[in-house]
Amino acid sequence: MREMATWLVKSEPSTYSIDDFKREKKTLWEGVRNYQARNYLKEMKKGERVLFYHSNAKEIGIVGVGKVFKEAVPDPSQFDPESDYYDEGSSESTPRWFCPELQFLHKFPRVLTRDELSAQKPLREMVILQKGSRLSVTPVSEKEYQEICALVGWDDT
DNA sequence: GCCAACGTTGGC
DNA sequence: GCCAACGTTGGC
Repeated sequence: MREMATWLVKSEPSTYSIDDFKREKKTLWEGVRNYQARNYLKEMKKGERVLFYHSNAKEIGIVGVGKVFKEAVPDPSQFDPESDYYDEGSSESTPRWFCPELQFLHKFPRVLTRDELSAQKPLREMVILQKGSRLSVTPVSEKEYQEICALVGWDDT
């Protein structure tokens, strides 16, 4: 068994924000329609940490943290013709898209902005910070996670 | 609003 | 299987 992983999920706050997450406590991470991101979603294990990132926002950056509450199941929105995420090429017998359920843990007291993150040497390799990175789900290394916790004063115990 | 980067589609 | 065209993402 591999070690506990840490992940980062990206969301536009106009679609789903950290405040929505905080209010709902738990959320099914539906609507990811990219194969690499899908594979990461399927790798997520219960209890693993998930950093929450706001993209396309006034303040772009990491805004909080949650954890994997339930491992990935077939994404129900792919079967719903009314949904924006409907995929007519998928079927219940051979689902194409999967989503875990995430649980809210903590909203950071401030946004760890992209500029601030980019200025940190230990975060130089962070996937989300790479130019042109569009993946909405990415792995975060232990070193990166520790650095982020230290930056924002989040005591992960 | 612009546009570079990227993923997907579809003709061949 | 290649690759041009197209649509989308997301930082600026």
